[in-house]
Amino acid sequence: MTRRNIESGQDGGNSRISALAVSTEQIAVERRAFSKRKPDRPQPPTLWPEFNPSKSECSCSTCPADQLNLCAVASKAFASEAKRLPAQTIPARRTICHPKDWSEFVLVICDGWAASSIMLADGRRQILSFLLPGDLVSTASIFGATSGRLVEAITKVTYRKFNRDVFKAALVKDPDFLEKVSKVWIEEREHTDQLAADLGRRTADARIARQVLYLASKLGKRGMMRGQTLHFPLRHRHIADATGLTQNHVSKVMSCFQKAGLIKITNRSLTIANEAALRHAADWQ
Amino acid sequence: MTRRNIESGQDGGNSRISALAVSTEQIAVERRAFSKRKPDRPQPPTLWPEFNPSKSECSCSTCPADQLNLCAVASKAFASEAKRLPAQTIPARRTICHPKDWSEFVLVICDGWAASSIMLADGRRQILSFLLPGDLVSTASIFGATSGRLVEAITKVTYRKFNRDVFKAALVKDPDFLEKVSKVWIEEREHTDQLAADLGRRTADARIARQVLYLASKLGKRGMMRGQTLHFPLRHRHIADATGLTQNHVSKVMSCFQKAGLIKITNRSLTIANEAALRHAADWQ
DNA sequence: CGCTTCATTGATCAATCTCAACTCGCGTGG
DNA sequence: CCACGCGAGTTGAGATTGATCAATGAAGCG
Repeated sequence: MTRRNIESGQDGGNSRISALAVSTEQIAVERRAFSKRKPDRPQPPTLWPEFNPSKSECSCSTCPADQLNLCAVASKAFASEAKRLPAQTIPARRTICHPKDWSEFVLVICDGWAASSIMLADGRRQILSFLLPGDLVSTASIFGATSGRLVEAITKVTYRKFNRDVFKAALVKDPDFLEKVSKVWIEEREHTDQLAADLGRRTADARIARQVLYLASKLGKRGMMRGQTLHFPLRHRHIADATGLTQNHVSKVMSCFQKAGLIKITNRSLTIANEAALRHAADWQ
Repeated sequence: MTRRNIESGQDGGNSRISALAVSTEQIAVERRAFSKRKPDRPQPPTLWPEFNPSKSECSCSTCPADQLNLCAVASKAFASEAKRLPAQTIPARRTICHPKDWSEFVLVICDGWAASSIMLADGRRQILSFLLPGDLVSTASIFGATSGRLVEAITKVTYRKFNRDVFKAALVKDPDFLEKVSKVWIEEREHTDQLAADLGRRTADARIARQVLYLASKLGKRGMMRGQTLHFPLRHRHIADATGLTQNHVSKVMSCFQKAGLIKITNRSLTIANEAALRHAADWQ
């Protein structure tokens, strides 16, 4: 099949591609529609009121990512310059940053979930990471490069802006700050490496199980776990795009995981019910 | 099938895993065997004598990666310190750097091809990038972190060592150097991002075609292309590990590409015969 | 309240893997 | 000099994972 396509010079997988192109167009339409909406429309109540910013201006002292010290170190470095800008909030599903965006700001997530992804020309996409409070939206933006990634809010997202030039100057002036940023950078790279290994060499089940465990671990570091339970705003579509699978298959595997008692999902909340079995399915070292 | 495995708590794909475990063991055995051989056993003659170092100490002035300026900038930064260490050469198939290695050196490839990969516990592996002259062996090593990657020589490899602390100090002292290194870092990250998109969202044919185009482009920047022809020391195994496929499937796709006239492979040398068609197969933007 | 998106499920299909057998070239050791 | 073993590449048959397609109901959102 694919062989024939090459010889004939026609592209393969047309049905798949055109189907996905349609869905992209739908997304674009939807995004346009969104821009006409009231931007600060209230979110429905969730089980996790303490993680919803009570005000658009969130305070770093209550930031669950404070322990990561990025904001803290940045704030220290920025204190004398008074260049830290007020936090901003955007509703779910909005684009935070376009692949070709060049910005003079460095963005840090204060609250909410976002997805950082690569879009293919035909509308398929690969989510490279889910951004949580304390995460840099684009590490490349520190050096003024475009990230090449599309960053979209999954929930309502609050983020803080830092002036890029000041950020960069602080990097040169303050070795501690350089150290901290490089550590963030290395962690990000290690995650992308693991992702590549997952996508290239692991089964659908393992990829999904690992994604759940990645998230639990990341949330745990931010004190955003309640025992084995976490707020889980992801749609199957997000998991599919993060694991290189289809929505359908994600649904099948997830419901299988639930039936097998590995996880429990109710009302946007996920509980790891049998961690050992989940780690086993995840092929976790 | 996979469903059943989860419920029973047994791991799936046993046959695959054990098969690969065996092959890993063979590799290990082979490596041990290698360590008993004369380390500088002469390589068979190739079509590309100018890329074989005539001496173990290669000169940066003839380095095909000189244009990348990393070595040049590094050498400038290091000149006064006299901390640049002599180049070293190791034979093909040797390990250059272990995943957990912590080294006080930063390594730069001067000559030859290497593969930077992640090993899974069961022996499967994912190659994240092929390292060519001018490439840093591990960008993480600049900050003293372990890379988590296994780097192996594909051909005979010559590399240069820089003292890590001096390298790092130069980074803080010299903004140009920081700029250059950050650019390398961003390029590496962009490549890994693309790789993830390839592995997650593209067909086998596109992945292989893209790998060929990546390599051609990378070699082109180093002046290592002869028109549309490049020295191609990769085994099918390497391509399989880089594209998340099996050797068998790589063989099928590659011979199909050759029959379709997209590429020509003879005697460790690859020619892009129909670039337009190859780009098309690669789903290249 | 109506529309859209999301989730579920089953049937079928196809890309890719697995397994196996065979060839070829090379290096090694007898 | 030759036999042998090994790694690499090729090829085909069959198995399997995960995609595709389709239909339905539930939930989210305006």
